Amino acid sequence: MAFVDSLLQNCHSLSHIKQLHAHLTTTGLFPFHRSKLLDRCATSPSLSLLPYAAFVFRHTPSPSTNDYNAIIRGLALTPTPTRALTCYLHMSRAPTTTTRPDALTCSFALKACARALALPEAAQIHSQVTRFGFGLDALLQTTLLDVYAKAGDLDGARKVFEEMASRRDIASWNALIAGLAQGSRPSEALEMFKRAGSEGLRANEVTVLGALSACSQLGATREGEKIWEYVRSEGLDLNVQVCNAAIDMYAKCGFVDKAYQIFERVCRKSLVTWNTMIMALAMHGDGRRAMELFEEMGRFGVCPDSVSYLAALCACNHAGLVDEGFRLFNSMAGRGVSPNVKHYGSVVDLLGRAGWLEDAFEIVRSMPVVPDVVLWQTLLGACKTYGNVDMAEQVSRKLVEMGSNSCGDFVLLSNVYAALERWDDVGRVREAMKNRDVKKVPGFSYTEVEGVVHKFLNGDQSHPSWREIYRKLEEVRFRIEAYGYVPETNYVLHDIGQEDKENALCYHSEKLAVAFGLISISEHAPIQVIKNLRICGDCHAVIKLISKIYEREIIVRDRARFHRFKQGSCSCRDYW
DNA sequence: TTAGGGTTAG
Repeated sequence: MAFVDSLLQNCHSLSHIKQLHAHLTTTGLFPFHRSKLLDRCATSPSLSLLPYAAFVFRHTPSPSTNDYNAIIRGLALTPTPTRALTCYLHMSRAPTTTTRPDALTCSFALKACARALALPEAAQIHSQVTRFGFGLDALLQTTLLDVYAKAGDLDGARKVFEEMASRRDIASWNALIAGLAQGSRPSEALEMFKRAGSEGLRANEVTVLGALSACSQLGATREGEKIWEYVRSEGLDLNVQVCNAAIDMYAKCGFVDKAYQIFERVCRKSLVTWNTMIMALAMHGDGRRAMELFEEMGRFGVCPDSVSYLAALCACNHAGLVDEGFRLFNSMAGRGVSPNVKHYGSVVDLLGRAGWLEDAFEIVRSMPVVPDVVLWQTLLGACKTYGNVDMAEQVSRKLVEMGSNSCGDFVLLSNVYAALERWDDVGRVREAMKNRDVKKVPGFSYTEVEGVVHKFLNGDQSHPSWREIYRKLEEVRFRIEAYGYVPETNYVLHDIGQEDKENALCYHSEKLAVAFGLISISEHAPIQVIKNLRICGDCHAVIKLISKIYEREIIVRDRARFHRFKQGSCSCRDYW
């Protein structure tokens, strides 16, 4: 038996497998080893042996549970994981004494659901799991939790987790923490991480990965640092993935130098290590160093992938390295990486921002990939910056055709008209907004004060100190007006104010967060803010003035990059 | 014989 197992492990090609299969058949041993052979083929690294497994399976008169398991497991790994579910369905519909789903079958089928994001199917298997009596299987429950989280039902995941009660172990916690972090509920992820600690669980590398990722998203510097200290004390920094997450965390919390220190110390840098660091430099506007690193990775024998190119393009974008970025983009295909919609989006942004609108549009027209909504929105943004009405109208029509119904698109078009004082057209756009049910992505900002993350929405009055915050903003306004500040009303629709007070310029979430920082963070410490959208022009102008008048360093991370305001100017040099 | 949790992205 052991001999056959070791032979199987050493089969790396179809001819090896066929030889072994023939040998087992002639010696009459095949029925005893069939499932193992199927499993080996079905889960072969490149999946090149899966068709052979499927062929053998089809010619098996009455396949056993283990035979099914091997096939379902293999199919779940393919680009079309729903085929695993078809197979599972076939099996569970006609159960016999030798062929009935066991806990492993369910586990593999659930994996397929996770990869296919098939929530209803997962729920169905969940009820079968209970019916089959596997409700107490901790491994299977963790798989279930994980599927719910990955397929987008985080409440379902939490429910499974709570029901597991005493059977939870570190993997169950990890699945939930990672699920929450990846599902854009980073505060909850951090809460669970802390709860795990208070319940005496010892975090391992997977736990800290999820927690670090949550800190990155929240800009939770203090919590992130605590986790990094823990990582070092436990020797978890030998794990490259943990280091990558820490690099990302420090960079996204504003400490790019600290991120670089960790990067330098990672002995076996992976592709992701390089990509994360290049993206970190890009976010901080250090295009030169990002490009140097991009060149350097090649010399270290690491071949740039599509994410590396995206990071490098992004770096050129934020640093205004237009020629360099365009050259890089044009060199991609020749180096074996074909640009995807994100690369096109990035280069359109690069050209558009620099004012090369026609060239940007030409790229969109001729690109072999279907442009998505984000790409058109990027172009519309450039039209607004350079006041190109004709192109803005064309692009807006495109967006409407694509079913985009976002408030931002209408506002941009309206601003193009407003800049040219075409008030009739402004009114027309506003009318169109009223007639449609336009969707607004709510803007919010985070700021961490003494280890506590505070969240503000636009026009928010739910914070315990909101009255003080608003008073502070009034004071700010008074002081900056003395410096000649005039609100950039260009960024809002003119008299939408009546019905839409909360969106008024002066109470944008980043302003609230900065004002809160002014009243609650000691005088010489910098104020750090994280915003989910791009910072608006008015906020940018106001925060520059605050940094001068109040002699404060203010660091704002917006959706795309960092803005470091100091003595009246910003690290982005007003190019963003 | 084979199970569960994992970092980067306009």
